[in-house]
Amino acid sequence: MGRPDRTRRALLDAAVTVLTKDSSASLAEVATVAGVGRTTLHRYYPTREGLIRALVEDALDRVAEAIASAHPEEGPVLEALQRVSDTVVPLGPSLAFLHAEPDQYNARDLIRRWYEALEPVARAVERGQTDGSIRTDLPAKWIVDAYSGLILTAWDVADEGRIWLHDAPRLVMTTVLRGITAPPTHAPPTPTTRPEADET
Amino acid sequence: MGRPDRTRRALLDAAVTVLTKDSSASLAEVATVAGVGRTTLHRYYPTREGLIRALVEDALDRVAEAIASAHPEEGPVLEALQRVSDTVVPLGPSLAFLHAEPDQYNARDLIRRWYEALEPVARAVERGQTDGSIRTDLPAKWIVDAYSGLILTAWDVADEGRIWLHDAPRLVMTTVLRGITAPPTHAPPTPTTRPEADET
DNA sequence: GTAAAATGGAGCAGTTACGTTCCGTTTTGG
DNA sequence: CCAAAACGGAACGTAACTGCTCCATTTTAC
Repeated sequence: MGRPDRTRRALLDAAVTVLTKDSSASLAEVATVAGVGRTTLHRYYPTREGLIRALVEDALDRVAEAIASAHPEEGPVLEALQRVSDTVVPLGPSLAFLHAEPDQYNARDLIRRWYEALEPVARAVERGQTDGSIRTDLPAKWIVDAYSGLILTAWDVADEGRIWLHDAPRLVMTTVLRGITAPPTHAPPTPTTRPEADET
Repeated sequence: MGRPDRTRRALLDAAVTVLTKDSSASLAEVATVAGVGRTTLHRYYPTREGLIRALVEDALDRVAEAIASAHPEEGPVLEALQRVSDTVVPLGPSLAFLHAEPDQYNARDLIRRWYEALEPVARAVERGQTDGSIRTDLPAKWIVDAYSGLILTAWDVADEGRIWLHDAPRLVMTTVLRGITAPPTHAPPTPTTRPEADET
């Protein structure tokens, strides 16, 4: 990797950081954060729109690659989803950028490609609904949306310092797998809502 | 209410619509969408920052009012949370705006007030953890974040047309209450063979 | 109906960022 | 070590937006 590659990498990293915080930040600020002259930035990405597009490409690549590396098509579905959480949560900034930017440029196309990247997760969920490990009274699409949304929320909350990033994947998985309802104490196999102790 | 009130209302509504879609949209566009001259906009909100502040106030008021009207402090906690979903989901645009804007102006203060508005929900969750209806191995704060995040996600997904807004509260509640794991032993909702759902 | 209030259009100065060019300096690669 | 590549600073024109003023017109309230 020559210098050009490192410069390009620095620019993309700085851009995702800066533009996620303030999507209307100036390119001068991006260049400064990247430790690079504004001239150089323009040499790599002549227009602002070009930079944004490159950023979207890069973020989508990262997400797709992280998901692939978790091999969501292998093993028990619930464990597969756990692996996906572990690898995707750290991508927080790129995720946040993808989520925040949709309406700036060619929204439709971006949304489509986002769901393409999530396609392996969707297949895992459908597999889970087929083999009985995932409930079937929720649409698979919704499950994927809720799951990916929760991952983003978790990173966001960690970024605000309300939880530790280290705990995020576990919290996500507990929440998404079992929900927030307290488990039944023991024997009774009734999965319905348990009777509440009346108050006041 | 006289004309000024309706003009102010139209401006706030247009602003939340336009600025949620593109947070760097021009004030001219906001005025146009509001069906109002740019001069009038400036008469009501002399500076862009003033408009944003008013928008934040308005959105926070709406959220707080919606939560209050659901009376989260009354009755069984899980039902209370259901009521909150029902009233808060339709606030989508205001929610999205609050969620997207945090880093533009006085972020700290905005985040603080956001959680103030959610305080009644936090108390309901804590009440649920006390009376045994909500699991205690998840921090109450995280539950509130996950719950509110899921509401926002649901509105977002509905806005993209992937689910019906009408279904959103139910999907949110099923997901957040019970998670996506299939219930252990019960009447099969689908005629497929179902192996034992492994626990933990 | 009339006076006050509200509105909207036109125009203008100030600011900011973008995109570009030119050129001297630093770094890389052979 | 030297040529080529990469970089950074300065400067400039352009475009867009903001905030503001003036003034004619419409709407409201009494």
